[in-house]
Amino acid sequence: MAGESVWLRPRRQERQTLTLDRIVAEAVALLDTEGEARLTMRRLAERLGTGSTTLYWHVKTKDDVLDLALDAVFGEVPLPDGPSGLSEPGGWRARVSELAGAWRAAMLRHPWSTGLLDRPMMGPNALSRTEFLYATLAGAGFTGPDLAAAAFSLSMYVTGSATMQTRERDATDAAMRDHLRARHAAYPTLAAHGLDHDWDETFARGLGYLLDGMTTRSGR
Amino acid sequence: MAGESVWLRPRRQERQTLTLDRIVAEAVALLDTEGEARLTMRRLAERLGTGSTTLYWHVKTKDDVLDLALDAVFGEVPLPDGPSGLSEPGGWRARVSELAGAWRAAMLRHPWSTGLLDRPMMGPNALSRTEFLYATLAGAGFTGPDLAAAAFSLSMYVTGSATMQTRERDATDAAMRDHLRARHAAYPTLAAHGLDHDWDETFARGLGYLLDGMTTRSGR
DNA sequence: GGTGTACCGGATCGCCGATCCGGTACACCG
DNA sequence: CGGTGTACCGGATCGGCGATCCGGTACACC
Repeated sequence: MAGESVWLRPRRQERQTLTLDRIVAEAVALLDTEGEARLTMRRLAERLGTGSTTLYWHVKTKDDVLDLALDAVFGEVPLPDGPSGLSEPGGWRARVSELAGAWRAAMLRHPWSTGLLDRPMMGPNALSRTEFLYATLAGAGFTGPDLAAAAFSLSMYVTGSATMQTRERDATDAAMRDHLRARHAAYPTLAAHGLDHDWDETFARGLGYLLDGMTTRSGR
Repeated sequence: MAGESVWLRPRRQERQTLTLDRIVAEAVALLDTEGEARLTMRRLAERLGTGSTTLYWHVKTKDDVLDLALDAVFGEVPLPDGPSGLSEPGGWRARVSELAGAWRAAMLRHPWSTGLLDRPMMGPNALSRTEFLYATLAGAGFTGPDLAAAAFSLSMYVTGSATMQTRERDATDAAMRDHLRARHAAYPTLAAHGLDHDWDETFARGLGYLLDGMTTRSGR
């Protein structure tokens, strides 16, 4: 675009230093619009108006960028009020459900996040959500092995659910349905019942199973 | 580029020494010993005593290799006996537990598999295990939304659990524990209770929660 | 005016996935 | 037995990648 005049162009931000936060934010935006495969250090640098090598001043490897981007997603998950209060009995269930729902929603907003789940979730945002979960469940009466099992079950459920839903959306639905229907002899039950269901409802119902089972053991 | 996956394409005739099965088996071995990052078409070809370009006769892209390798892992999961029989009430619970345990074990034997979970699990081995799950749950009395929720909950639980355990093992335990303990002020409950637990027991206990909650709804 | 330090980027290295295109072995037909 | 098609193989190559080397530049502070 040579014809563009200076006056119509936003003035180039002088002295706008490249910060880690800007890099991460742009990485998230790039992942959102183009997906994980298209995230390269060169492309990311280009979007930031800089050279690719410059990024390595702020970051050691590309994996750092991915780790930070993943934790940024977790940062979008609001923490419910009253984390560990013993307010009314059963209040823990509402708070846990709220966290699980918000957590799932954040991951679905950034589908690439499910592909990054194999790697330690040790960022501050991930840890503080996990801490909230532990604290809430501990306040509900879970202790020892029950506490660990309850917390992990919920995490597994949320992340596993987001992964499955994302995956299904990626598979071009039509092709998959045709494929399944064409093999309904080999997979009769699956072909008959596995295709049409509402993800939101399935998630909520399964979460209900899990929480029901946990309630029996919690005592409160 | 996206549309069709390996499963939808007719399998190419193979008669010579290099077969698709050999490629997949070698890919699994390579992934087991060196991890996903080290799986390269060149390296894989070298292990097979051939040139890298030859692989592309049997396979369209590298993703095909990964899809096939993942399905090979699922093929290691034995199907419990009597998939859909209505034998004794509650028998479905034992069969579902058995499948879940074997499924988890297979994924833990091949830790790289958890990193491939974001992609359609449409291979024959994955589908037949899912079919078994659906059939068993349908035989237990689940229908409609309850069937979908029960089946998905269990899948999410198994895959999510394998992912979390694998991830934790990758993170050099010592570093992670130090990191958490150093921040016990920010994450008190997590630092106090989140470190020491037996994965097998945590898995079994959480699965118990889920199955308990499901039992209430199943009627049998 | 000098100097240290925080930041930037052109050039380059080794490796990757993928493709082009010319080969080779062998079944099958005349 | 000789020809021919088809299934299979791989050297050379292309564009792109993550990462590093090392020489620059702007600015705070003395």
